[in-house]
Amino acid sequence: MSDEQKKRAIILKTTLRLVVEHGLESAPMSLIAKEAGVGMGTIYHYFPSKDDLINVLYRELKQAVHENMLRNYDYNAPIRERFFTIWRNLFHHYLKHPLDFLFLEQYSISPTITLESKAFGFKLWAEPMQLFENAQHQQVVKEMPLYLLMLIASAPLNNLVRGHLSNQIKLDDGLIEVAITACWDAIKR
Amino acid sequence: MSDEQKKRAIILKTTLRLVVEHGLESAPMSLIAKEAGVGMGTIYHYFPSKDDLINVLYRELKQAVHENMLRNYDYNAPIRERFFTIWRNLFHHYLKHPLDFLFLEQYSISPTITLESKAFGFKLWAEPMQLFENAQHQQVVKEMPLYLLMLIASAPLNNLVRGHLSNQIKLDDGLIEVAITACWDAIKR
Amino acid sequence: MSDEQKKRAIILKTTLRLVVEHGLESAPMSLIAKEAGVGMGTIYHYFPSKDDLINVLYRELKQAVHENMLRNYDYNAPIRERFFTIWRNLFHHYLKHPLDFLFLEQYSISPTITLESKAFGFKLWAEPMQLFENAQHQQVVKEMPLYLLMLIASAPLNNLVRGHLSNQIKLDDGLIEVAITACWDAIKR
Amino acid sequence: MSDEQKKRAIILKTTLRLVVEHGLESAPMSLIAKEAGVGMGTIYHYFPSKDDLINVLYRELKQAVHENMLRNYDYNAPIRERFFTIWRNLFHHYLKHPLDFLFLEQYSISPTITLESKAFGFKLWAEPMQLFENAQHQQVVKEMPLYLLMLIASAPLNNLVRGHLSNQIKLDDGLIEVAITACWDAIKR
DNA sequence: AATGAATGAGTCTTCATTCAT
DNA sequence: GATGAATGAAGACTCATTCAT
Repeated sequence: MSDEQKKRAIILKTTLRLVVEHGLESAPMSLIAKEAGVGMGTIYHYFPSKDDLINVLYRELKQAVHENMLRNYDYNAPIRERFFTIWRNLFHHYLKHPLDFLFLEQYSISPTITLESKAFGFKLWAEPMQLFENAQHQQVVKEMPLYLLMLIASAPLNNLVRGHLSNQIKLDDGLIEVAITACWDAIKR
Repeated sequence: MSDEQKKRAIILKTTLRLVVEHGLESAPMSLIAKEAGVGMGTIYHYFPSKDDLINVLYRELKQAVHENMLRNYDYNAPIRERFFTIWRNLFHHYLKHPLDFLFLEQYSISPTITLESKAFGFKLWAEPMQLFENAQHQQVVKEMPLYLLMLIASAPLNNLVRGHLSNQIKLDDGLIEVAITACWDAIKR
Repeated sequence: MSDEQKKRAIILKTTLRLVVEHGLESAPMSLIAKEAGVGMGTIYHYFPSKDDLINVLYRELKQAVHENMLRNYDYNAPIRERFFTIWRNLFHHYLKHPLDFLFLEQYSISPTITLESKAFGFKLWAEPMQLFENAQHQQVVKEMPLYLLMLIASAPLNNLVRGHLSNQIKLDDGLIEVAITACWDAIKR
Repeated sequence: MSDEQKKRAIILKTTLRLVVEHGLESAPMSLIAKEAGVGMGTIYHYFPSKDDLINVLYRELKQAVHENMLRNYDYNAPIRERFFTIWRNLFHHYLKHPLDFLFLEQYSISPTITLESKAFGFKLWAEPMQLFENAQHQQVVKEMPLYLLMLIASAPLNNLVRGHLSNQIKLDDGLIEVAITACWDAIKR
């Protein structure tokens, strides 16, 4: 990684940490610069504005989720197994990157995130949607609008990770399997 | 309702609308005052600070959810029926009060909402938790930590309402029943 | 004292306390009203404005000093004795009414106190000035402008009372005599 | 002096002038900025808050007094001469820097000035106190608590400078000597 | 390319004063 | 006469962004 890329990366990383720690409005550019060890102008060299910085961060984190969700994904495996693989990957990714999760949780709704970024983030669900479509075609899951299916099946994921990070529950591999089973039971026919 | 209560109410209502429309940081007190048709100082007569205003709003909206979730609730009805009643009430309440839902969605995580307010909001789940405890005792639902159960069963609710309000899906009474059934299937034994 | 006079008096007394405790700008009319046990409008019934209230207070406290400084004053006594009498009275008055002293100390310079009020306060020194004039005429004190004489002789008074109230020194009747002697020695021929 | 130091200095100088002219509460940061020819944010770059700005100013002015009071001070000169030297220096310093004097006069009492700053300002009197201690030891001055001695001897100084600046008297070198003599006579044995 | 001092519009908040009851 | 809710102008302070070095 070149020096420039390193600097860009450390700015994004610092932004992530500070925004999660203090909130978007309490993470001034001056603080980000100081904590990242660069001058304020340097940030503006890589990112035209704070809004842009936040949106780039959002998209990179979404991209990372995207790249991890299909780890060990076998397109020929049975539907139920493919479902479990994706969901397991998501759980693990979020638990491994709590800051990413908290940032995405909190700012997915924010007006700071542009519609374009939101649309980008939505592409995340392309493969699962495909999976659900197959599943419905094969009458493995309930008959209902595809979106409904996806929203129902994915909902517990965020809720549980949040519960884990706020210490309401303690997720381990066993409970994760229990949880995914519940997700599956919610939609399976 | 006295004049004073009316003014307090209109301030809260205006705040709700503006904060949901523009976000917390883009809803200045001056704008709230103008839109509420009062002087800025008047807001400070009823609420010591913006943070307090937001927290009071949060608690009042949570309180309204609380009061509606147990409508037609029969403590002697079968567990599954009681579950459906609460979930149905919640769906209807949120769909009827979209601003309430969006505000609670967005600011439940925010650092502006104090731990005290969050704890207050959490009392919302006392009765469902009781219900789940009974259900588990009677082996009607899966064996897992109570919190996990609750987080799983409640997750789709928020997700679906959000999907509905963002026009990804169109919830009607039929789909609501389908959704609640999915929630139930997720946890039922 | 009539009810109205009592109310007026309690407003002044409360103002004195709060202004000394918190400072002029941190003693809002609303607080004065609350602590005085009256409505805010009531204050405005007795005093047209906050500035006026402060000026009236200033003049009443000055007036009280004036009335006390000549206690036991014998116009026929020797000059030195008359000097001691006045100075002793002043010391005792200020030590007995520390709030009065602190208020006069702090706000004599303030732009809030009008020139008119300051002029009123200055009349306090009419009799001592007369005394000094006599003293000079009889060559009891040094030859210098009258004002200079007065400023020199009166200066230690405020300084010592302030030192006493801030616990730098502990004035008692003995030290007060020592102090007045010093004042006298400063100007005596 | 670097550009940055110059800016800091002009802010302090402008603050001094405006605060003395209008009073602390009538010298808004916006006015200080405008008169200093800088942006408001610039002030906050050098001073974290208005209170801090005022305290720094206080300490710098006190420091300047400190540095001037011992000009031509000969530690081996007779006590009386040393006393005259310090007092003369103080008179001249204050008359030369009337704004400094008025600021210190007015805000030494103010709650805005922190105890720390007041303590700093008090160090000003270390050398005179030493002098008085010697003087007392050599029985040159009256027997009384040291603080009392100092408060008595220093009191006319402020009073006279104030009188001069408000045109009640007109101090010249001759009257200054007369005044210092009076101060000395007040405490000499 | 990198820096960070400088900017000033935009926030929250306070408080003297008014006036309907 | 008494009240205190209502007002809004004014103040301290923040922070995204620019630009001279």
